[in-house]
Amino acid sequence: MATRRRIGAPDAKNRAVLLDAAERLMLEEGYAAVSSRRVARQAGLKPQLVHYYFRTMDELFLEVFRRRAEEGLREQARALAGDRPLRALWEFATQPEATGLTMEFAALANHRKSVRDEIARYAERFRAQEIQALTGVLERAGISADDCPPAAVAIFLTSLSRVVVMEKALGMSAGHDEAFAFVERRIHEIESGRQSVGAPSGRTGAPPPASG
Amino acid sequence: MATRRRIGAPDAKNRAVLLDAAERLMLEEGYAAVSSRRVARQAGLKPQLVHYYFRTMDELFLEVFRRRAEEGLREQARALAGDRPLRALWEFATQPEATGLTMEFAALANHRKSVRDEIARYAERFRAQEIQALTGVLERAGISADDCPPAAVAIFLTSLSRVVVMEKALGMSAGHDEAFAFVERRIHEIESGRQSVGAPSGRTGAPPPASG
DNA sequence: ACCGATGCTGAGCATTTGCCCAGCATTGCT
DNA sequence: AGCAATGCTGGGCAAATGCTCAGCATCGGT
Repeated sequence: MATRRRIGAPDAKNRAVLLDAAERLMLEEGYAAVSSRRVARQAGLKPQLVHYYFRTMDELFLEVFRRRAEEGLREQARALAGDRPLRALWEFATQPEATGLTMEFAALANHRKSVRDEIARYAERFRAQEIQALTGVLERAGISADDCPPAAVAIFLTSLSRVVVMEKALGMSAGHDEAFAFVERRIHEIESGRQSVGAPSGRTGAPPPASG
Repeated sequence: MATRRRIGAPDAKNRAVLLDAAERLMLEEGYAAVSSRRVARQAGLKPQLVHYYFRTMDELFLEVFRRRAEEGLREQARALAGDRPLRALWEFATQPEATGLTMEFAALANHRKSVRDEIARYAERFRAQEIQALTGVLERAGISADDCPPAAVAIFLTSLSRVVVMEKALGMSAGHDEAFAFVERRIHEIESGRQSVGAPSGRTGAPPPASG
């Protein structure tokens, strides 16, 4: 019962073309620009094809999201498995395209329950991966999880990159370089063996930490 | 010339009612829910009134934004003028309602140029205020601007709060408490006189800082 | 008593949207 | 040769949208 309508096969070529078109539209003009007609035009196909491959627009959005998310999870896992997980994670998080899309979906989630749930599910998987890797990294660097919980670090990294991407889209740039430099210095310190979470190496005239 | 259409006075009561309605809609259902009909229904007024007070929907959005932004600038200035500017700034930044609205506008900005420009202008004013205050705070705390630029701190604070608000809206919570605790500890350290940017006060069994 | 400004509204138009249906071609299987 | 599955499309409908216009009511000032 449910719906009798015939739906196209998941591996059909034009289905992927439509997904690509939707994704590009979303990035360049925001999710509100993603209508069946606009997507079709962008893809160079007829509008009905959208409904042939996707029961509803919600399903289109979900499919665009899932494709990226699955790929992202794999990519992140690969990054975290390397020998400089922190830096790799940072580079992964600062990809402007992926981050831009994520922000767009987050906004979409505000009024599409199905999208909200799916995003939340994947976001938790991403975060779990990060936390697991960060736990090891910080431990190895001798940083106590009490003082500096891996979960907090994960959130810092992703939030910084997200907001900077957002601000760049607005045409802003003030402070971006400074913030990035700060983070990158800290990453370098941690991964090159020098312990210290946020404390600058040179303390501006203050005596060096009484070590030993 | 331009437009002959008669527009209602800026101080008319129902104009404010419409702005309130639009704002509430935006927060609760996302900007896509803000149409002239929906706003009117939410306000308990007729749809044409929206067009009577606002030439275009863009203008409605801009007006909603400006109202909040102006009020926000004043509020932030007040907060930064107190004797615990850092903490006050943090509390200001973590107001969920205001932050939620900001995120929504940021998404809107993606396909409404007029909104984008206005947001950018105000965002820069906010940031300038923050940087100015933070410069003093960090200086007084003996933290070098080279190691830890005020602009970077400003971005950290706002980005964290923004993303946490966003995630909360998705129903997520993992790591939020840890991240907040981390920030709040650092704020406390700085404003209670104990210098140190990111280094945990208790270094995991290390002796307290040699004061004196 | 008059007039202009102001608040408001009924009616409507052109456009866009999501989605559906019936049906045509082609392809691959038997 | 026959048949089912699959890709695709012309045509369409009901709903929502932004925005306009002409006009009615009220009210403060003169």
